[in-house]
Amino acid sequence: MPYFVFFLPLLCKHGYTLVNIRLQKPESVADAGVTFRTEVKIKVTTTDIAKLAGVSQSTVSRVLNEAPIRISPARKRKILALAEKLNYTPNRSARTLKMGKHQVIAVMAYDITDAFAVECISMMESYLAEKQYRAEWISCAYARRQKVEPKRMLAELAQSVDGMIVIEADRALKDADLLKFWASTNIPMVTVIRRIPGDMISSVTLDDEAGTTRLVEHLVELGHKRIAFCYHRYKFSGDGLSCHPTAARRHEVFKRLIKQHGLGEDPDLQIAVDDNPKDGYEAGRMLISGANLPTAIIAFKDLIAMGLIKACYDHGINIPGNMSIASFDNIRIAEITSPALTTVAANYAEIARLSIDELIRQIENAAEKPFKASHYVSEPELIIRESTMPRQQ
Amino acid sequence: MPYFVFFLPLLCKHGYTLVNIRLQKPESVADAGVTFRTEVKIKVTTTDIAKLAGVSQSTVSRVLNEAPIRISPARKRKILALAEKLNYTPNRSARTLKMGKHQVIAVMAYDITDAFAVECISMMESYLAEKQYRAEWISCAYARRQKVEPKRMLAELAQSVDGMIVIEADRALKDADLLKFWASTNIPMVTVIRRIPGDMISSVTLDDEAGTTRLVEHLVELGHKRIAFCYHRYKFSGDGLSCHPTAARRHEVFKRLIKQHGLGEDPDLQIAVDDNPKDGYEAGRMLISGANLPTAIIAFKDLIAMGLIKACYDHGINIPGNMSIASFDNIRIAEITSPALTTVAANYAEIARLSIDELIRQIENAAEKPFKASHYVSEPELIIRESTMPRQQ
DNA sequence: CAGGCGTGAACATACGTATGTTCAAAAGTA
DNA sequence: TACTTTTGAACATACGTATGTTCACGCCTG
Repeated sequence: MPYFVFFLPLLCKHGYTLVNIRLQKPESVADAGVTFRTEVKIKVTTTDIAKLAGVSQSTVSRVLNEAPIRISPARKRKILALAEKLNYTPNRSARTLKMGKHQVIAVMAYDITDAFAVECISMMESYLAEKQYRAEWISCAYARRQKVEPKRMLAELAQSVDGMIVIEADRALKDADLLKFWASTNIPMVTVIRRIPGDMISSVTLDDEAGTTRLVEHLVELGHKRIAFCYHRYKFSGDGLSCHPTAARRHEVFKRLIKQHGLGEDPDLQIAVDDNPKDGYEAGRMLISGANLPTAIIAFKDLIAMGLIKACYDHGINIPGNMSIASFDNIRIAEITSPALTTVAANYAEIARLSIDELIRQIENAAEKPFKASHYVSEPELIIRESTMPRQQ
Repeated sequence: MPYFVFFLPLLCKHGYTLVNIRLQKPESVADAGVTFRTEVKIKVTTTDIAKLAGVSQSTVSRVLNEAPIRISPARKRKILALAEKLNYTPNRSARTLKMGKHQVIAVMAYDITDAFAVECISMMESYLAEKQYRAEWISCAYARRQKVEPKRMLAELAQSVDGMIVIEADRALKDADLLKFWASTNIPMVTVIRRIPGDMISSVTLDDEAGTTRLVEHLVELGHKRIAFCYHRYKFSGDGLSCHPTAARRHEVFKRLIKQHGLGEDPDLQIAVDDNPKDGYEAGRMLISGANLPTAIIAFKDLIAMGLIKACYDHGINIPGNMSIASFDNIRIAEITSPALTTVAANYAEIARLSIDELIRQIENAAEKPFKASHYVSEPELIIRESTMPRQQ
């Protein structure tokens, strides 16, 4: 049970002294109040192992890395047993310094606690572990709030990761030119959701055209004629309003389809909202109190749809009876809202797989020239749940 | 605009050659298809700066670290200007290796994409940035799935972070003894939500006694007599079922209070559920279809409450008219469910502040002996929204 | 038995940084 | 002028790892 006894010979040999250690007799072990924090340091190095095994540090390193050099089996066994017993783990900094490779990637998002980002992160995390990489999750919003210059932030990142995945790139950094600059320094990079103009940066995007089309056609097939659209805007302090590019794209497709289907385009049914939980609710209230009540609403994201549902609920409008609501994303709670959301599901697993595979390809073929960006498009899937139904007469 | 020209003199001097660079005349810059990824490496070192400035590396290092050694103002200016121009950033690995300090902490949770963990992370992220630390967010669930031994995982962590915060510690690692062992190696550590028996590890916990009491008393004051309780269980493969300790604690308090208030304890109204979105829904269906319909339900966490709401919604039970529902956590969507949730809010900002302050204290007073664990308790706040109301006759 | 060869392991070095030590030149003092 | 003190900066080293180079030893072969 007290594993640390394994370390004692080594540590004493290195001049450590033990202070403040109390042991108890077996019968009183159950006493929960016992304190036995020691002053032991447990960072075992290859040099430690070498000394204990009576060999040189390089031999230990070669054994542990299975270098293609013959080592006598006896020593090999001895060294491996020692490493196992001492619970040796290589010092990451030293290895990184020597190898010039971190085995870490940065995943940058505007806010890593945003529901969409969380779904991406959830999938990326497990896939990265499979690929023997670790991740550093970074919110740009906080960096900005801390007054860290994006350029400086990227420079620091370049020193501590092998590459980066940028979710909602432009929103994250505001300045696409900055990303281009960094791409030109050959730091492996993949943008997710957004594709930077030009062909310098690989991307994984959603097929917004297809997703929006499926959603609109679903509602049209259900007989809806007055369909509202809640999209997303965001602003940077002092920079005025900018439209969220993904929202803008979906909005464009929406307007085109509405026209194609011969449904009159009504500007009152198209509302831009900010990005906090309450905003969908406000938008819902505006739509409900308007002169021209829609029979269906498409929200740019599930969280906004939740706000819309709440607004309808509060005003006694039954969903889906009197109002159909649908949205994009399929975050994990979309199936337990009341009613469950009809939504265009992003394929998070695919997004994670594509972006990480592409990034690792760039990292491992760093010598490849000229660089060739790859662009992947993930097909969304319309998941019909309970929040949409045929228009009631 | 092409910032990288700044690097050219340095890089050429170091033997880099430029390949594959195309420049265009100003009038055609708008052409989006231009590729100009270069083969330039931008990792500027103190040695690079030293060579350019014609001084030694140590001088550069001293200037940049404002070492208490006099350097002639002219050189100082020159070096600082150069560092600024080349966008110098220290190599983290080298610095870490030399200093033995990472300026990074690990935040470990069972699943970092769980809503509760996300709220903690959200607050911790900004607070850590303020304190000049970076974070490594780690899900144990994935590590376990990857068949990484917890002991090994902790050993690796010890090599790459200065300390760790463990959210829902026991669930995260299954083995509290392991945490004790690591504490005995003097790796700074703070557990959040759960306190490990004994006095070896500092903790930040919620006052479950107070939170549960406020919730039950709120419902009792509203006239409810049949109050159900949905708590949480979890299992590890092969290890059988273990009750979630926080859930167990709240459950105990609940049972005691029910008795104190003279309400008969009905085992049918106490249901253990698993931890996925659908489980609250199933629990709700069971309660509704039972012989003894409750008039109020307390859920162990908001996500389960959402499932309960959905079950009621599907069965035509009006909330809060015919059924009051309340829970714990106050995750960010609790205010936009329909109806908005009455919930015992954890003070995430306080949890983040307390745990990080304590951890940094440990890190920076590493020499302090004997070690003294500190325990903080954060007071939850009952937030009354729309999901609870007086019992209807 | 001498020379060559294969084997196993030590020795040496580099990565980029921070910092203790040394040292030369300038400035001050007797 | 000869000595000491101050100043400014170079020199040297260490952190832990990975890996190229050297080297000693034992074995085989002619």
